[in-house]
Amino acid sequence: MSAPAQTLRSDNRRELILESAAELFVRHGYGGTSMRDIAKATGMLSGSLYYHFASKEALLLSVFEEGVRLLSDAVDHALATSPDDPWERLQAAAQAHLSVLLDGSHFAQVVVRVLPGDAPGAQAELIALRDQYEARFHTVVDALPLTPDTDRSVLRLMLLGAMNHTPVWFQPGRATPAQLARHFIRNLRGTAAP
Amino acid sequence: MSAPAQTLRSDNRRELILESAAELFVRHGYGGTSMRDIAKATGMLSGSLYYHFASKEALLLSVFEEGVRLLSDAVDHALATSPDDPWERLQAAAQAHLSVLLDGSHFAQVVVRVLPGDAPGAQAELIALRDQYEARFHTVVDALPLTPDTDRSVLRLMLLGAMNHTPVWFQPGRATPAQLARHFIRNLRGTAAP
DNA sequence: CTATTAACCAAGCAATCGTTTGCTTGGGGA
DNA sequence: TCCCCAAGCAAACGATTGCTTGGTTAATAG
Repeated sequence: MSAPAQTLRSDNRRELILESAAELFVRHGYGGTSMRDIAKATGMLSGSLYYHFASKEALLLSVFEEGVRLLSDAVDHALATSPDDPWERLQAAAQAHLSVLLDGSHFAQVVVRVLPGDAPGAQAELIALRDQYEARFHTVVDALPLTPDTDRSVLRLMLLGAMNHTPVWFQPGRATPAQLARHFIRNLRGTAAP
Repeated sequence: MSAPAQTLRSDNRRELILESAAELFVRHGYGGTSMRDIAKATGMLSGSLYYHFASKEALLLSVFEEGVRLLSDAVDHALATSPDDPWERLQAAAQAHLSVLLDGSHFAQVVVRVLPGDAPGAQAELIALRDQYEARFHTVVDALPLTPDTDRSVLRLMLLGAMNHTPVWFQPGRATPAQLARHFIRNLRGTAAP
């Protein structure tokens, strides 16, 4: 028989490190967070982290991968269960993105907050992960019925920029991520008074 | 008689430090840039920087202030020489913002790239500077003729987020900052095909 | 010519950084 | 019972960090 309990507890420990690191990376940035800070938040000594992760950059990469995974799964699921209307599909994707980004989990915020240039050794991997995720919005925006003079790349990057900026000003008490997604999409379809 | 030449040369030296620091802060982040990096880029030794700036955070604050000053002056001038149409005024402000942000000068990019949380000692001042600048967009967005169900705060934060994200993907060869500003505003007025 | 001062260098401070090492511990399999 | 191995502790490594200090240089003022 296998011993899943033991394996589970070890995974929990590893995940606790990831969560602590994600929260600190979001709050103080990558360069502003030390391995000792992460260790203290996890309740261990700094050297013990290296049993689970080979380096600080490897730890960042794991946090980043978890963030991208959360975002990708949410958007994929939203698109799979979404109707055919192109604008509704974009709104569903935006809502999934904003929900993951703003509802507690710090992993997704690391993807948005930490720029690849902060960790030169992992720069290429970070960029690849981000691009691989954002490709989903490329597809959805391409399906939009737009006036011919509308630049779809600009529209896509505009929406991504607006969404990725929300952690700076979002306050849990006010609008929900879903309401924000509706506002964002409606604003892109047209806000001028008749 | 005074000696303006001497004062000027010293100011040039101080400005050279500021420029080097701004470029490094943008490329590697605040925590990823050391005083020795800045000194080497300026052609001095690290200790010499402290003749001009009291601390690393004071240096960041000066860079930040210069960035806010450049952005504020550009937007103020654009609004002062802009017609009365509210949407055209917003586009003029956006164009000024994007031009300063994307045309070479690294000071403005520091304002967007370095988050207040990166420098805990200067956090309050950085937030105050950013808010003081962004108040201009509050005024211009308030003057917009919008459908009653449009949230003006969301619209403003959406535009700011989209603009502040441009340094991540902007490439000098393609669209100009002015063209981007036109696209952004047009997208906010309505992009759906009839 | 002397005195002053702005501007910088050379060297080093204590503290902290990411990382490595050798050792302990507790629980499961043979 | 013996052993093993995951998991982490305790301590330290050299390097780098932000910053300080005392002296040097070049130019200006009187």
